[in-house]
Amino acid sequence: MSIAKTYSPAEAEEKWYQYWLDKKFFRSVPDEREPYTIVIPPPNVTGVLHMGHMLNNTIQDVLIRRARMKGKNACWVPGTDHASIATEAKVVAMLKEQGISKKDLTREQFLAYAYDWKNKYGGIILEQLKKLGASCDWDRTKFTMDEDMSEAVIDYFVHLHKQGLIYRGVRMINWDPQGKTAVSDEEVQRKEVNQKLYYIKYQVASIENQDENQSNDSILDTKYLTIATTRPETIMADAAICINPNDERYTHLHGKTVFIPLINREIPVILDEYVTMDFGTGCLKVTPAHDLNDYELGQRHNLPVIDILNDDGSLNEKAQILVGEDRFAARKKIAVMLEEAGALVKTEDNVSQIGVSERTSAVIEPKLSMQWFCKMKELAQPALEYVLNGDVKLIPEKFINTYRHWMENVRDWNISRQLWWGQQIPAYYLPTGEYVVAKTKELALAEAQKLNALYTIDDLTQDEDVLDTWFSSGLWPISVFDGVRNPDNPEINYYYPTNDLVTAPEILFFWVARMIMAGHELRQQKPFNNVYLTGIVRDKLGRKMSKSLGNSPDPLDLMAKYSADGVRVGMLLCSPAGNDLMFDEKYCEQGSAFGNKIWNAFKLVKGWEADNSIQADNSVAIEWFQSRFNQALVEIEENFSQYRLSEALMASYKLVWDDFCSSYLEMVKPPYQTDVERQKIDTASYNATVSFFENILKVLHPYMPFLTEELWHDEIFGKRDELECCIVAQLPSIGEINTQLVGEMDVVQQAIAQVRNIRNSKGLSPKETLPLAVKVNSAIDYQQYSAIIKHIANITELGFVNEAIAGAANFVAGTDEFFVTLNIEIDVEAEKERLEKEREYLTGFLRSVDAKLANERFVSNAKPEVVENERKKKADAEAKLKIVEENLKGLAN
RNA sequence: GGGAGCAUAGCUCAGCUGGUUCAGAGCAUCUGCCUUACAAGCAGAGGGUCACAGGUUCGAAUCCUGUUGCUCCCA
Repeated sequence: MSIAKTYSPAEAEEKWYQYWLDKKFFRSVPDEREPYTIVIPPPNVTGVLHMGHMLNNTIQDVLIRRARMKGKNACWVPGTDHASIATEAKVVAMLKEQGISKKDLTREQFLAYAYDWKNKYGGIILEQLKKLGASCDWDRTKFTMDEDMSEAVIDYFVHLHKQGLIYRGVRMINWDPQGKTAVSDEEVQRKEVNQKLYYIKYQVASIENQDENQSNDSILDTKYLTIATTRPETIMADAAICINPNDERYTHLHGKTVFIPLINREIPVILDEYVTMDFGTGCLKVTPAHDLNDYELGQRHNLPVIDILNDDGSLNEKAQILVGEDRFAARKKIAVMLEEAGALVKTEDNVSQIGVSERTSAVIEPKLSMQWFCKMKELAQPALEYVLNGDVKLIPEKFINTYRHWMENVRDWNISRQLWWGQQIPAYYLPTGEYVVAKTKELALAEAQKLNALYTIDDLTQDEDVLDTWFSSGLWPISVFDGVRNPDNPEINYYYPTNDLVTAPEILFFWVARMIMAGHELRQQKPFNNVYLTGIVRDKLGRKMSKSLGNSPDPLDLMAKYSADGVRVGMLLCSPAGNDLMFDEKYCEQGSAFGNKIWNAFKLVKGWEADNSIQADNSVAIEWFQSRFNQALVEIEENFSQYRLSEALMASYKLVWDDFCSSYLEMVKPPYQTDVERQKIDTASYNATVSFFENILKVLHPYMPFLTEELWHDEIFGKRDELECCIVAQLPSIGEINTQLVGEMDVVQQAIAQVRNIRNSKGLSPKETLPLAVKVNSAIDYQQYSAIIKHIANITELGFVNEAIAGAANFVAGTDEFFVTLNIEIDVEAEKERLEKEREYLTGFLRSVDAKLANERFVSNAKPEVVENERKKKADAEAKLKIVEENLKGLAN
């Protein structure tokens, strides 16, 4: 079997993914092995793969593949969430296109359309993940609205309600007029916007006969008071004007009433220290229905709540004017009307913060509404403990503070959504207005009959609302193993708590915190040991990748261009743990170049044929690489234990490219032989090389699963059983490291580089052989390395001398002196200059070391090994200096 | 306004409890090479006052204080 000149990733990816699926390598069932579990952060069922997913899932796949190769029972559970607001909006839009209005449908009809939609378009993202190579156990794929998953959600609701942790009440909530639903505090994003501040004057009712000449726009006009507001369209909902009792400008207003312009409704002037005297005019319009602070103010002063807005954000008849107009259109129109009425004093530019719905981007409307809430204090307390005491580790640790702050200041969670797509709240209302909470209508009836035995099922009306999607995803690590409905089943007992969760920091509160709460509440157990928080994928200008900016490459295009392996490597190369990553396609290019390098290295080895008759001793090279390999394994292991995936990858990259390809293969590579189909090499070298290659494939597999699997099955590794795949191979264990050899080889490689450098600077071809002599000052036995040096540096002979060779080009490696006799004249002046520079550096270096050693406080305070090190540095520098000076002397003659 | 974090080579980042190899890696750049695995490559080289200013220390990229600039979270 020969190997193609270039690798065809698309073909291999298709082939091996299917093979892994067919052989059930991703499948996990509980057994006697130690489990290693990851639950996927379920992407939105309507979603398509973006760069954030690529990063996130590459990391998960690397972790899960590594665990599999370490003999763990690796289980990665995939799935999607139902994203109630986003999905419902999509379905509503689709229906609209078909001329169907949601309000003409029953709940059941709507859900039928929604499920059709989901079955047709939902879960595309999971198919896309397969292209990336994600080794999820697809048999376990879950959707948060699956029947069993929904049942778990209802169970959890009933449980929390029973515990008194869920209650119903009227609160000021965040209303999304576009999604026509409430959203939680966490789903409101603050944004700074430039708005106008409108100064509007209200006529004071009981002060009359003012001097007409008095300036109209003075805020101290006693006939009027002037308020400043960014929301003039809400004046019709005003319940009072509030001033600070200490504000001396307005003492004349105490106890007065004023008229709202345009509608002339009379409202009182109230006093409260809440009002900031130096913002605006110091007069605050109080609109309890449309502002949280105003609502609280209104509560203190027993003000009426006048809600002038419809659910879609348009004005209702209570507004009296502009009825039916959208709030923003109304704002523009009312400004004109106020102006015409002479009530608009002025407008000013003003930067203020507004809340925007994370789901629909609509400006959030504070709205007073009856909703279901989850008490957070009780749930947050233990959930905070898990993180503070290190039971659940956040990586990087800096997020602990953020987490703590949120958990300590959390407010009750509004869990009702005025939607149909989701789990309907299991609360049933009775004709009396009372309600019962139960898992099913039948159970609810039983509850109801405890209140009044005469109730029938027709007396029960279920709450219309559904639960927040996060309420169901909070159960994810438990419910995917059916641990809510069956808390003692073998699966949950085996897989839970899961090991690692990989997710974005922005989701820390929405999701991570709620999973910890649910885990504690239902199982008194954490849901996972470690939470690895990835950064945000940004473009190279540092902008967050987003659809609207159009700065995000399509992941599928990237994979088509650079191969899935290339993109995986590219993602990891630029992803420092926990920091944002500045993505650049260049990294994927580097990833695919790496794949190419491996392919070509393989081609080289593939072209060899073991031959017993060949005499070659590569034992030094072999032992050296074995040691380097083990060193790299140690490094990789350390990096992984700290979730430094990027560095673990780089260590592997350098091991393969620099140590294996550039050094080892060049050392053992047989000289080119003509007239043979395959290059003959001694059996020992061949076997060692093949075995190294196999180990390298294992090490690389988690990052580059496809390429490694493809090569793994080549015949040079012998016949493979059909289940003997790289994906389930066991990672090599760390063996012995000959540090002396590695250290010496380092000096040898320096010497080789110097010889090449001499060739380069003298314009000599690498093909031209050169003689090299060494004056050994160290303990290195160069005889041992002479074959390697000769081979790689293209040296005719390695000689040993006791004296410097006059007129030869020279250099120092370690503390040993090397001489290359050239047939060309060397530039004495340039050489002198180089040596002078070297001498200068060494003298300076020596001076600083001497100064240190001469300092008594250093010698007495520093650790002995540090002092010893300084002495060694001194000795080394002195030795080098001596060589340089001798060379200089030689040149002078 | 409150809190957190960051600032090291042109770019992206390492640099752990101060002390060898403390100023590093990858990419990019420059020079020379189509050298029988690889030009998606090979061989070499250059490049940084570790944001700024103080302090602690025998010794600071590393610890402390302040300044500046950026990012994120919360209100």
